[in-house]
Amino acid sequence: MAESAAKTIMSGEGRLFLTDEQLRKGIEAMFFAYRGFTADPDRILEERGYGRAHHRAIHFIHRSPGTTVNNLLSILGVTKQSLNRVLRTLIDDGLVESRIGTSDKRERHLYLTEAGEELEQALSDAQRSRMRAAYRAAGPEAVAGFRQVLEAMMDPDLRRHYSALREAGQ
Amino acid sequence: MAESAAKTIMSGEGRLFLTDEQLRKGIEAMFFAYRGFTADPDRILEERGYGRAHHRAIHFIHRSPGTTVNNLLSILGVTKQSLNRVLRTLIDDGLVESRIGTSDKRERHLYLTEAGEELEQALSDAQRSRMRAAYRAAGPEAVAGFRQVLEAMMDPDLRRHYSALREAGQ
DNA sequence: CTTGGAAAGTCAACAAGGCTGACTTAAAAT
DNA sequence: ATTTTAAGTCAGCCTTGTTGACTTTCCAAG
Repeated sequence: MAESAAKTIMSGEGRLFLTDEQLRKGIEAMFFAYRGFTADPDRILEERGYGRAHHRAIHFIHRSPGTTVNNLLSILGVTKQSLNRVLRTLIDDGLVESRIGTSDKRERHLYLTEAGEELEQALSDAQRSRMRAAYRAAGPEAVAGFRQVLEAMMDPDLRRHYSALREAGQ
Repeated sequence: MAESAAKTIMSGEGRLFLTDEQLRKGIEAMFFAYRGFTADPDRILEERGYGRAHHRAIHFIHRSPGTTVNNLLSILGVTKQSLNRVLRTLIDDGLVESRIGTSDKRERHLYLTEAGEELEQALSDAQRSRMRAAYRAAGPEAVAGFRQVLEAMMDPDLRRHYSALREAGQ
C-alpha cells in the first residue's frame, strides 16, 4: 500500500502517471472492500428475512425522514415497481410509515417507526463499527483521501445526491 | 470533503474520534461510488448480454491465467453452481478455455481466449479510465489513503486473496 | 489395490431483486 | 375541463444467488 503510493509518479507539470497495474489494484480493492462493507449488515438482515434492498430503503428514510417516494427512487436508482415491493413489506411489517402529504396530497412521506429505527440502529451500528475500525487503522489523512477518491468516482447525478445529504447532515 | 477530514479529531494519545455523522458519510460515499465504479462496464456487458458475474469471472481469469475453478470460487465467494452457470456461457461463447490439469487431472485450468481478452480489455479500459480520472482528481496522497482504508475494510480472508494478488501482480 | 475424499460438473427448484409494460387512482396544474 | 404528476399495482421476465442430490474422474492413503 505504502509502496504502491510511492509508485504514483508526479511528472514535472504535476500530472499523475498511473500504471494499469496500480489502477487494477484499486479496482480489486473496491471489489473486496465492498464485500466487507456489506457483510455485517447482511448477516443481520438475513436473520429477519430482509435483503440489501431493504437496508438501502431504511438507511435513506432514516437519513431523510419524510422523504417522498419519488425522491427515494432517484437516490436509489431503481424502478418504482422494484422499490414498491421492498417498501410494501417494510410498511406491512410496521417498520416504515407512509403519510399522505399535507401540501400535496399525491405525495407519500416516509418515516421509520420505532421498530424501524431499532433495525436501522442495529444495521448502522454494525456497518459503522467496521468503518470506524478501518478509519482508525488507516489514520485521518487516509480517511480524507478515501473520501476524496470515492467522491471523484461518483457519477455527477449521484454526487449531487451525496452532496445534498452533506449539507443536510453535517 | 476537506472540511470533513478536518473534523477527524486526534486526541492527545493519538486516538481517533469519529462522529457517527462522519462514519455515515463514509458509508454513503461507498454506496454512491460503487455505483459509479460499476456503471461503465455494466453498459458494455449489457450490449453483449452479460452481467456483472461474467465480468468478475473474466477479470480474475485474466489476472490469474490458469487458475482453477476451486480457486476462483474462493475468490468470488459464490457457489459452484452459480459460478458454473456463468462459466458455462463464457466457454460456450468462446471467451474462456478450460484445460484439464496436467499434474492433477481433476482440476480445470481457466484461460481467456483471444475473444475473451478482447472483452476484458474493453471492460477494464472503461473501469480504469474512471479510476484514473478519480485518482488524478484526488491526487497521490488521497490515492494512498483510499487504498489503506479499503484494505482495512476487507474481511481477513478476502484480504488474503487481495494481498496474494499484489505479490503476483506488482 | 481398494477405498475415501477432493475437484468438477450437472439437474432441479427456489428466492431476491432488478427490469418492462400496462393500467388505475387521486390530486395538482394548466 | 384537460393534462400531467405521484403513487400504487398486476403480470411476466431475467440475472444471479441459494440448497440439495448425484455423477464422474482421479489422487492419495491405508
